[in-house]
Amino acid sequence: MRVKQIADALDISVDTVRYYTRIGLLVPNKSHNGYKYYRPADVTRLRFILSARALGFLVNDIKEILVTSSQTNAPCPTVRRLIEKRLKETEQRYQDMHELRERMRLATSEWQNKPDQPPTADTICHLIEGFTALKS
Amino acid sequence: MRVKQIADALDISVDTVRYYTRIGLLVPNKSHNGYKYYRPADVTRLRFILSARALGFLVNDIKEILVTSSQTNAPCPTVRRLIEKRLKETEQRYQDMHELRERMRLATSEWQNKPDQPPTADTICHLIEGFTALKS
DNA sequence: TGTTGACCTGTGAGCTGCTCACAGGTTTAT
DNA sequence: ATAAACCTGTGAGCAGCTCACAGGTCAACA
Repeated sequence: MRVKQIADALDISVDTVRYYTRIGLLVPNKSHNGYKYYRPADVTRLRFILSARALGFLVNDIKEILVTSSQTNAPCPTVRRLIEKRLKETEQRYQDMHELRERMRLATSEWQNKPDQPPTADTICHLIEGFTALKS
Repeated sequence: MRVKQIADALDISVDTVRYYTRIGLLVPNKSHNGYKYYRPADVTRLRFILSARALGFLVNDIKEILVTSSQTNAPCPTVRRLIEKRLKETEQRYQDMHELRERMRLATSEWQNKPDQPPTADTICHLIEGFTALKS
């Protein structure tokens, strides 16, 4: 299979396949004309990569898991350790995002009652600079 | 003020100040020795940048707002338009993050009862590949 | 056999928003 | 004068793709 075929088969872009190939997650054969050819084992591998990404693993995590796995060791301890780490980070970012969303919602609602105003000597935009929730 | 002074004053890193300077958000004076000197107006400007960032505006948005503002126009319409856009994106990412968090939590709980297993010919990690929520 | 045109290829650069490494300049204390 | 502490700007690096682009391939048709 060439890049377009494997990309279509797993419903991702050729650029993503090429990216994974470029960083060594996928190692296709090279033919005489320089084209890269992907075998069934590469499809399995790519499917695994996509599953892991969907579970929040970083590309580097996946690399680590694949290396462990290729040494015939059970990659499970690594997987368990990594997902715990990524879950914590995700919780944090989720929380941050929640707070950002609240700030943005509050701002838009607060700004509904405020008029437009041209900038002054020490104010660039009175909406942003006057937003109450940012005042410490 | 030199970069460290302004960075300390607003409690951010010198690298962040340098970044904003590099992309043209801040335009300090240059002295004979090549050092950049920030004036009070730059402090106001930087404070504005930080407020806008905290409200989810992209650096490019801020650039646009600053340009509008410097033309003595009220930047408010631009600001209102942009925050609506960014809020929508944030809602989406928030939602995505929520789903990711759920998947990750489900996976970790499901994996508690599963043993480690070495890889097989067509399985890299049975935990990930066997995770039920990923099965379409 | 030749050739047009659609489609496919790999490589390199670009994106966001910083952060880090580093070689060298400046300042302060002695 | 000099040594150490501190500061400087520039360039590169990070994640995870995505895009631009010049050129290669191949089936259909003349």
